[in-house]
Amino acid sequence: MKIATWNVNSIRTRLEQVCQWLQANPVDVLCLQETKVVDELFPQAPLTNLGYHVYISGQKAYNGVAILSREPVTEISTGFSPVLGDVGDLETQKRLITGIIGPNMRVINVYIPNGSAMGTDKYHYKLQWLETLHTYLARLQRESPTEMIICGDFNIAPEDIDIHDPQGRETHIMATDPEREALAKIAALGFQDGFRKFTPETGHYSWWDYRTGAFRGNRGWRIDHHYLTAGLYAQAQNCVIDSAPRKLEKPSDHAPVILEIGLASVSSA
Amino acid sequence: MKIATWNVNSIRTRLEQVCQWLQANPVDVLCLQETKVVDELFPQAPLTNLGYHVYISGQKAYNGVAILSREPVTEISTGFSPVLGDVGDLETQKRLITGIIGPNMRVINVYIPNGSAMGTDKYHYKLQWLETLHTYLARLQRESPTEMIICGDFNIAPEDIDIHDPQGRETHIMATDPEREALAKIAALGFQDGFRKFTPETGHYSWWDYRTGAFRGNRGWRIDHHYLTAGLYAQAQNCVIDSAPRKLEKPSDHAPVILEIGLASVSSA
DNA sequence: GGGACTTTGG
DNA sequence: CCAAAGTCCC
Repeated sequence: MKIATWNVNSIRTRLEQVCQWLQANPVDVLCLQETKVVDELFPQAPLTNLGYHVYISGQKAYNGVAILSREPVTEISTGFSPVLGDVGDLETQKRLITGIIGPNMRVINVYIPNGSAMGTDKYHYKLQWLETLHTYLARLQRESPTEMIICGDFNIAPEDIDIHDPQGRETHIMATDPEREALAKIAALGFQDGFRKFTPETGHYSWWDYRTGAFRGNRGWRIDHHYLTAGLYAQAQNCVIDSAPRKLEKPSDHAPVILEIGLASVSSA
Repeated sequence: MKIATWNVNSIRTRLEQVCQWLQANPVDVLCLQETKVVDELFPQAPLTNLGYHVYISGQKAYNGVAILSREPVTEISTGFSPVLGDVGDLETQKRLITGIIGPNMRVINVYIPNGSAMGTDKYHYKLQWLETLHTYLARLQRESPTEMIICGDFNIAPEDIDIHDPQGRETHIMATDPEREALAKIAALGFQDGFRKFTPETGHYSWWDYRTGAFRGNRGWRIDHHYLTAGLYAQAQNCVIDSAPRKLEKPSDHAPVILEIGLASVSSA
């Protein structure tokens, strides 16, 4: 089965591109980030017409995540609070949606905060959010052990090879040591980067700044990931970034990333 | 020769539609209103590439007029002041551009103020602008008698048959008696409505509100006109409103209006 | 309803 | 460079 992740930078603006991409790439699951729309205004019909169940957690103007799935998703929940209880202002931004696909696979779709710049309030919010995600995942693993896949826009380049130019990365958002350490701590719970199972070299990116022709020059960052528990990682068949949508008129600044797992279908898992 | 007028509601947003329209309708002259852009940012090249000389008078965000002409236009001037001297704040809004085409035809392209609503400051500004236009035209006629064509967005429906529903027109902007009287006073200088030479009946409009499906129901207003001096009026061959562009995606709220004069070409006039 | 503007966020 | 919000104008 194929599970994709794509930060679409507004589902309403990108709806046609998403529909056309799904017709050309009929993945089993597509996790969306930055839908930027309240649930009442999310354009569900065009996606259900393509054969997808639609699960959403959105807000006005910012953030917002969604899971599209050919098979129904069970035990859908949003945010940290269903597992952790009150998490204060971490719950006002819609950045996490999760559910169970098939008998034994939890998909967790995240839009990790950007963080703006080192030392800012947003930076500390990002680190706090990552620490809370760690606690959330540890609790989930303890309470209901299943295979898990965390996918989405992490806003973190895990290694220097994930950046076109790692010069000055120590102070650059998405590549500072505290961010990488927070991600490594999450991975230490038992998650591995699906893309790096197949592709060791640099030059593969999932996000290119809109400015200064970054895409044209392939000056990008690999910040959209699939992190897999051991059982799923072992079954992963391949993982590719599809940069074709980034070449269209009015593209998202992110490209979709598709992971294939060696399961004939969800129900046969 | 064909002379068209079109309020494009932003030339930058409508550039592709204007270019495609000109390729399908290679008029000799196209007068544009509501270009909404300062002269430095006006997209001239695509229009010169189509064979037009481009003459512009624009400002940021609001108003702005332009003349496109296959033949060079001479004696280009903008605003009232070249004829009337200081007119105070009537000159800050870019609403008039004029020039001579061929040996003896002055084209005056106007974007008459909308006026907002009766009794407002904008309403009085509109009436003052119309009175000034009257003075301007009278002076022009006295100083250099040529045939003239005034075309553009007048923001006035001259008669009840120019409104889909004239109920309550006495208090509705674009149809109040003071506006019509100001226009009639201008016409009394010796101008006639080109469209009405050929089409006496109601149901023909050049503007439809974006809201409430006005175009779908043909609930429109005829407010874009060609006013011609007697010699040109006598030679007018036909005058039509092309509602096709109003049906496109992201249209202007106005349709172009094309007047044909029985001159083989400008230079043979 | 649509466009341009400014601010906020990326 | 883009997207959305809020404001003005038509």
